[in-house]
Amino acid sequence: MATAAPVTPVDNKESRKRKQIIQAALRVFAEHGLHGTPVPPIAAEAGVGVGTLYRYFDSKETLINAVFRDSKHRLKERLLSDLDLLHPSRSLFDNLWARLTAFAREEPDAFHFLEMQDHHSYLDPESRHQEQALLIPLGMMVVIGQRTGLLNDIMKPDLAIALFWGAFVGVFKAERLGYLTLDDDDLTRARDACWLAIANHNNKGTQS
Amino acid sequence: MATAAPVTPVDNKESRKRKQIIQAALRVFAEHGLHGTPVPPIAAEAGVGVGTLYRYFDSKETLINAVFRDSKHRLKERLLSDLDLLHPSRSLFDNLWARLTAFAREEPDAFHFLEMQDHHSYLDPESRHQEQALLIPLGMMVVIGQRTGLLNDIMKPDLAIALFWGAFVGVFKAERLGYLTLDDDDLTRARDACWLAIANHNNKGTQS
DNA sequence: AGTTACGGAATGAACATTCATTCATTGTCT
DNA sequence: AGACAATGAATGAATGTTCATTCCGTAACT
Repeated sequence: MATAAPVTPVDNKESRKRKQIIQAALRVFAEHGLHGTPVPPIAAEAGVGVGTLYRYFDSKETLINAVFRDSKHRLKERLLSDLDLLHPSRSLFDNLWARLTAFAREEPDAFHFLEMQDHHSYLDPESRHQEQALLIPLGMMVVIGQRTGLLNDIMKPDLAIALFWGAFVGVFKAERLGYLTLDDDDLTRARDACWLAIANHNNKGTQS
Repeated sequence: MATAAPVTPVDNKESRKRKQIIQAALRVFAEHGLHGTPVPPIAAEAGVGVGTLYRYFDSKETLINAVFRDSKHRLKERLLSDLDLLHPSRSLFDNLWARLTAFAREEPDAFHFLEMQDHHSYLDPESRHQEQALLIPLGMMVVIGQRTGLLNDIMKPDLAIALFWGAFVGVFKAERLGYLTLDDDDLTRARDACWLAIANHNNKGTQS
């Protein structure tokens, strides 16, 4: 028997309809905001009746938490799965950046939704806990990176993460709001600029 | 009677009450979000009746735009007034950073409000225009900085601004959400890290 | 037939906005 | 000056609308 996953992977009709509703809700939330979207349009987008939606979710708040957890989970999977965070390197950083951009590009609604501020008052403890599940491994990676001399240690790890994450979000937000268009080269350059901000520049032992 | 009309600051009773309502609205919006706050609590916070509020603002949307413009205006004043953007330098960058942190620290509600995403669907053309009034001078500064070899020119100006702005916002957002506490040293270090991201690290260039 | 899922009109709560009225200030008349 | 009228700012209960949620008739299964 494999190690028990926290959520049993059910693929019955019921859970498929749940997913269907969650994904529809994500689309509508991303477009109109949380308070801005009534429940009926969500049901319509999902192709179900309002009553049906309420069969699957107790309330709008429950639905919001489900959408949040689903998006956060997918982000975490995409970022961290099969990744050896314990041995930071420049290529690990590039890898993380590539995964982040892939997420922002392929699941723009989820990316946008996660960055919305107004869901914070809705989140239940479980959802808040999931927030940590992503941050803690990244924090560990930064600590190790600083200890090994890869990253500069002038900033405390949480600060370095906030700075980097903010920069990344800022770039995509600017694109979404139309202040900017991003091609692949732009993203590579932004990546390198971010690296400059957090890397250790007096490399021990190497000299150019 | 020759009344020397003070052109800029209108300081009659009416405009003072407008300001009073705008500031109260900013406080409540910053705490509960835009859709999350009914109009009556805003009136209560301002110490006026609901009807009075509607004497000064046609609608909630009008009020939101007024709050936005007021906050944006104050940010712009604080950032750009008496600043020679046409001659970028490291000390100009430090100066800008200091002004930004002062704004985030002294007017946290305004800073937070401006970063909320959900007002974007409310903003009228005039408010959107004001957005540009801040971005364009900054963009010009970056262009000059790149031409003079102070800043690296691998990123296009808009991208550099988005990256820097995002990093700054990310740091303060992390603090507001409790992921972080920031003392003055932290902010200085964050500033230096941001500088590394956008500065030109080759030898000083000359004009082309 | 019995059970479960579905849908969308119906319900009531919360909201933005209005409006009939009160209140305060200023001007006018004696 | 004092009494009175006129103006318009201020108010919050009343209004119509929008929303989250419920409920019940119908359809689809077993």
